[in-house]
Amino acid sequence: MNGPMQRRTTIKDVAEAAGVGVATVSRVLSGGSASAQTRERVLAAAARLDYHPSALGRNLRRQRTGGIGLLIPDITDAFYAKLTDGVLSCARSYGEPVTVGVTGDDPEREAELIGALIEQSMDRVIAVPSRDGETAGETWAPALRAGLNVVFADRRVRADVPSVVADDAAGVLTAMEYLIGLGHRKIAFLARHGQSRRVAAFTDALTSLGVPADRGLVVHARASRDSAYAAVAGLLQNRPDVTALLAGGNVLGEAAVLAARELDVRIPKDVSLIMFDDVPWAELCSPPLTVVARPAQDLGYRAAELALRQGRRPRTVALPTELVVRASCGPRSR
Amino acid sequence: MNGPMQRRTTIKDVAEAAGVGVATVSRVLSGGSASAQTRERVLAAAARLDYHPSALGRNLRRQRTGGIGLLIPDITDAFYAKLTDGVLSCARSYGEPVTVGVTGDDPEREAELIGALIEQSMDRVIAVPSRDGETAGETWAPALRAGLNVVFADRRVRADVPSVVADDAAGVLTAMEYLIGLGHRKIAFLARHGQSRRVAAFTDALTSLGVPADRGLVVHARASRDSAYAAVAGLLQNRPDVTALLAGGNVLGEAAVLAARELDVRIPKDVSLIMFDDVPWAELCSPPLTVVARPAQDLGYRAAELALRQGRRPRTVALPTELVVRASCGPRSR
DNA sequence: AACTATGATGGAATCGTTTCCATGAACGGT
DNA sequence: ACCGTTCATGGAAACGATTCCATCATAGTT
Repeated sequence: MNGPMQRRTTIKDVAEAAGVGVATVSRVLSGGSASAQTRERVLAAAARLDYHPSALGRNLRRQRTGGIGLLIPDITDAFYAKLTDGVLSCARSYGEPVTVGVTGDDPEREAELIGALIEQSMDRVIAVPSRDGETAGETWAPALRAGLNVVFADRRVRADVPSVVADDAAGVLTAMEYLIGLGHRKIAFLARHGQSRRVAAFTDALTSLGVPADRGLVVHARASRDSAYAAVAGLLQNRPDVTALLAGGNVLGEAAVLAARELDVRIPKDVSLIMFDDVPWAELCSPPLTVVARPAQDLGYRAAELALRQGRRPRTVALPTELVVRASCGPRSR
Repeated sequence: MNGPMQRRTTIKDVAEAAGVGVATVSRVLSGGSASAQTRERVLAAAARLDYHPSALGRNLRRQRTGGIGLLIPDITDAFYAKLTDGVLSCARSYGEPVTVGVTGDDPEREAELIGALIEQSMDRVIAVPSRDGETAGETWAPALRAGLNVVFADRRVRADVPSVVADDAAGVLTAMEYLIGLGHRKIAFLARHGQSRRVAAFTDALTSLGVPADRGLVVHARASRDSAYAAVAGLLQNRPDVTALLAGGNVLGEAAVLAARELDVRIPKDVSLIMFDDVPWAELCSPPLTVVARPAQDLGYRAAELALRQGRRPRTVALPTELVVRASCGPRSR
């Protein structure tokens, strides 16, 4: 019904119109050598016919799809949205399209998506691998075998894959210094499953600062809002002795604020709260939240850079975090 | 250094291994007819060689790239992030990859991205077109000419393109009914540039409810946080007579809360505030914000459905909004 | 028993591009 | 004037899949 669907104009049409061979057209269009006269004729013909080269043909010949695959746990999470923004902005400056997939932190879905990427002959992937490494070996083996250029972001789960991460340990340490300086001793850490590295940093920081670590004060939750809320509420009810909380992500932090409000625990009067990730609402919250800011956008940008630059060797870069002090922490009161 | 980069296994390898022709392999793998015996042999060979068909080859032959292009103004905006999530979730159930681009609400960047999509031979696009239509004609003409299957989301700027939008007018009307019921008369609307449809709905709602519309009470801002803040602050300082605000998006709402706090205007005591879009932080805010919730995720899902179903005709679907009353509105006090 | 209908099968063309290679012209040096 | 070098140029071969078409065998019909 759409009228005679016109055939796409191909390089052959241009060659014919310009009276040259297809090879010459290809050369001119991709900056090869040609006489000024032919170059002009070809360019004119291409413009006249509104010719756009087909990425399909090119990629098939070149044996690679340009473009970047991006795998993240949850696009709805402000942190990953920002990271995605960083990747997109870098990719744009290289003119590379980005294909996004959400894994939901599920290794199985992750594996599926990797398969799809390979099928698409994508040759560059940036991923926030699901969990902290337990299954990463097998999950990512096919991708590496297929010759994909993989860069991990936010988490580092294999030594042989370059990674761009935030310096979580330093962030945790600063936060602990701050809380301990305020007199807190019973500090709990709300962790997402798989944040083993951060948990380790937490206990290390505490012991290095002379505070005995209490294993019961590390509680785990899945990435969902429900799970986070349940974990926080449980902690708050079971351990009235905790006076400070470190939330390992903005979803956890959100849950903490909500649960505290529900249980009539006041922040910062009853418990102090520090949250990972500086999201817009941290400032709008009541009280405004003190946060460990990670450079989400930069993380994505640098990862994309690493993926796009080809002459790089497996190196992992760690970006600094920053403690943004607002009003959710106070001196110990009980 | 990576060892001898193994050549990808092709359909030819499988054919050879199974002792059949390539045509047969293709047929078996795409569900065509074949004898049980050959089918088994081919499948076994494919599995043994770990064969994955190349999307490149297939697409070139089929003259189309599967997959969906998604163009949104800003992935960092919680509303668009959710919409994106909806698109991804629908696409996943069809096994289609999604390529995301951000336009920044800039028609020029939009046009660039459309060009890239065409070059990729994408045949399905979901887009939140930049602005409200002024330039949409020319911007989208090449895409339609190239035979792309375009679906607009969130905004409807061309009658010949199916669109999935929220019923903004109804949302605005309900909000106005609520505010006027609380006694407010001087109500301002903070609009993003290009929300002409919503502005019209705003004035219509006011007049239909018997309140004279004041053109000075509609202020415009660009999509950025800075611009939004400036617009709100200006309004609050110039028009101390306004007693209620309707913010046309979550970025505007954020700016409103921030500016009000800065200028010592208390919500809801001094001015009432209703914001478009129910974002997680609306509940965490102080006070919790009353919002016009649009079904962001559904919008994306339905748009993707429309784009993927082929036997559809240009129709636009409008999804209902919901007024979620929290604590940011009170009776008129001055 | 001959002939047709049916179904499985493989060869080859095709999609649009890049790139290798051969060809021929122009040019400069001896 | 001859030869070697350089350079522009076009033909043709990939790349990996799908699909048309011809071929052949087998089963079914008269």
